[in-house]
Amino acid sequence: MFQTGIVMAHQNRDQEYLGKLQDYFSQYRNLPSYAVIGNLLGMASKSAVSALVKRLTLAGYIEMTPDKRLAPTKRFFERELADFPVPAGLPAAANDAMSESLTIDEYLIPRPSSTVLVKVKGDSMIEAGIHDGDIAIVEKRHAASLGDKVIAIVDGEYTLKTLAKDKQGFLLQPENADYAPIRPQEGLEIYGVMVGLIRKYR
Amino acid sequence: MFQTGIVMAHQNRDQEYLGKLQDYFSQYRNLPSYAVIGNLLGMASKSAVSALVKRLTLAGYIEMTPDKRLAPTKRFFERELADFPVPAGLPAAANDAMSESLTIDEYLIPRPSSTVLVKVKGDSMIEAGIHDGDIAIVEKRHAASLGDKVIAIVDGEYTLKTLAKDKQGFLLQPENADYAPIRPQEGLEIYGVMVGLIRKYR
DNA sequence: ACCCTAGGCGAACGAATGTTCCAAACGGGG
DNA sequence: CCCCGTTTGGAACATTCGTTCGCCTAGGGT
Repeated sequence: MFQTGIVMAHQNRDQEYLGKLQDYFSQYRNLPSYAVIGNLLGMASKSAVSALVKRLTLAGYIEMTPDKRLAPTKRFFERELADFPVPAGLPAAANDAMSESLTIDEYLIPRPSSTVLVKVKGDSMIEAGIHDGDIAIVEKRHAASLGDKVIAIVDGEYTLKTLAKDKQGFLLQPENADYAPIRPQEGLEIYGVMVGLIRKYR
Repeated sequence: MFQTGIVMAHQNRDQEYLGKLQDYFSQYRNLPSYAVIGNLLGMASKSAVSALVKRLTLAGYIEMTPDKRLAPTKRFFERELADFPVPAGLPAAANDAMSESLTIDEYLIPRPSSTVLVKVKGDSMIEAGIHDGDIAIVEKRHAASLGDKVIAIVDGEYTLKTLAKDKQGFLLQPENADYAPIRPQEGLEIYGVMVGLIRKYR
C-alpha cells in the first residue's frame, strides 16, 4: 500500500497506536494479546484491534509467526534505527549496512546458541586487523572454507588462525610475518569459524 | 520418541533448550506457545515445557509480562565472553572470575542517544586495524584527547583519523604510511570520537 | 542393590485467545 | 446537510492456551 502525499480518510491514529506498541515491546520484549492491546490503546473491542493488526500487518510492521503468534518485523523497529541519526553530508552511514537489523547483536549473531565470544590474545593476526584484546565472534562448527579465520585446536590449545592449504595439506596461517605457519601433525580440529569482530576503545 | 544417540545423563539439557529458544526468538522475535516449544525441543507434553519454563524463569532467562505472556529477559540475550573457548557445553555455572556476560550493544554503546554508526571507507587507518567496510561506533562530542580516533570535519568532508599534535598545532594523522597527515587550516571541528569497531566477515 | 528424585508423559480442565458477523458511531466530501 | 466509506462496539464462537494432577522412567547416591 502506497502512502503518497495525499491524506487518507481518518488514518493516522495508526501511527500513534504503533508507537504505543513499540513502547510496550521495548519494555516487555513481546506483544500483548488483543485484549491488552485494546485497553492499552483505548479500544473497547477486540474487533477494532483485529482490524488494526491487519492494517499494521499489511503495512509491514507486524507479522505472524508460523504458529500464528504476533511478532514485530524489522520495520517495527525503524524508530530505534532512527536513534542513530546521521548529519546531512556524512557520506556513508552504517545504517545502510545495518538497515536490516535492529541491533548490533542481531547484525553479527544470526545463531545465538552456537555463537561464542572469544577474547583475542596476542598479535599473530595483526595484519588482518585483529588486535590483542579484540573480541572475536565465533560460530561453533567443524567445517570451514579456505581463507576463513578459524579457532582451531592444536595440541589441546585453542588458536585463531587463517585456514590455508598447500601441497602437503591444511595449515594454519598466522597474519603476521613474524610467526610461522602451523602444520597440524594429525587431524586438524576446528572449533569454530570467526564471523565477526568487535573492539572497544577506552 | 527417540533419544539422540548417546543417552545423556540427567543433567542440564536446559542449556541446550535455552539455546534453541534463543535461536527461535532471534528468528521470529517472540517466544512460541508451550505446545510449539514442546515439539521444538522434542517434548511430548506441555507439562514438561511448563516445568522447563519455571526453571528458566527461576534462572532469570524468562519472565512473565503483567498480562501473563512469556517474554525473554535481558539475560536471555547475554552471552558469555570467554578468554578461551570452553570445550564441551559447560553450563553457564557463572564462574564470574573467568568470564563476564554481556550483550554486544550494551558493551559497545553506553550512551545510545549520542552514538552513531559509521561505515569506514578507504584504508587510511589500516595500520590501526581499521579496514574498509568496518563499522565505526562513534560517540558524538566535540572534545577529544590526543591519540583518540576521531571523526573530524575538514572542508565539509567527514574523515576518520587519529588526533595528534605537534609544535604547529593539532593535526589529523592517518594510520597508513601512504597517506599524509592533514593539518586543518582553520579551526578543527570534531564530530565525534570513535569508541568501538565492529566487523562482519563475509 | 536399593531408593530417591528430577524430569518427562498424558489427559482433563477452565480460562483466554483471536475470528467473525452485524450494527452503530464517526467524520470528510459533495 | 446528507451520504458513504471507514472504524469501533458488542456478542457468539471454536480453538488454543497454560495449569494441574497422577503416573512412569532413568540415573545417581548411598
